[in-house]
Amino acid sequence: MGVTKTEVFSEKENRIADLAKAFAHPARVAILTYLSENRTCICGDLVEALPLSQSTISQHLKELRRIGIIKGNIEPPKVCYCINEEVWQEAKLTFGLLLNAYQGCGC
Amino acid sequence: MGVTKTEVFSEKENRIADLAKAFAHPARVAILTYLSENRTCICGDLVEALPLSQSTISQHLKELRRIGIIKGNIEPPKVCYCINEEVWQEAKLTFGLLLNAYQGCGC
DNA sequence: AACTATTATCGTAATATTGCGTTATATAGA
DNA sequence: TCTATATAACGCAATATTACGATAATAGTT
Repeated sequence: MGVTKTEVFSEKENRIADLAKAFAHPARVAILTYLSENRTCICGDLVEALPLSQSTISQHLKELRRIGIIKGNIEPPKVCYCINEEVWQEAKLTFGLLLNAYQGCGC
Repeated sequence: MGVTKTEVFSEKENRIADLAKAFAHPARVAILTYLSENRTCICGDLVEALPLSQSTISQHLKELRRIGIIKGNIEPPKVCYCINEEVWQEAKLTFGLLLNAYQGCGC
């Protein structure tokens, strides 16, 4: 069907999946890396920095905003994107807990 | 187009995206959580544990194997899936580095 | 008001993903 | 060999994603 059965999974599982989705495309990895490395949250030059069209990048930004991991400050005529610290922390905590839960197996 | 332009991104960016993809669907989160919590790598009962059909789960397992984060040991007539420790560590390291690179912004 | 720069949205096309029923395959044990 | 069980593979349908050009929207500037 192509439609994820979100209702049969827990809130937590769905949230983890969403947070992971932020990093599940190389363009978004590049965007997030760029934003995290440029503390001044320089922005629209993402279009110059990445080998994708402006409209494609805009869509990735929209998805990242939906997830909440970035936010955009309007500074006409530009929009300055930067990492949303709270959600970034949430991701750090979430993946930390998830990945540290595993303590090896007895195979 | 629906076709990710992987060639324009770095190896690293693509790998991160792939690792994230392992967690970017609630069913896969559930599978990985199950496997990481059950150290004995009990297996086929994933079908019982999850509200999805056997064939659907098998496909998610296939994707997880492609990424490398799980591996299957054949113990006829079962196949025993468990976390691939090396790749799990790789994920831990990768997301750790990525998420810790950000030190706040000056917005 | 017209112009400019920047970003968002729309429409479209191609491909990927998700899910499931069905079928095939493999193996242990009777 | 036959049977039951377990997993994989196939094929289909529906939806989602990715990408881009074109167009619109926004907000300063002149």
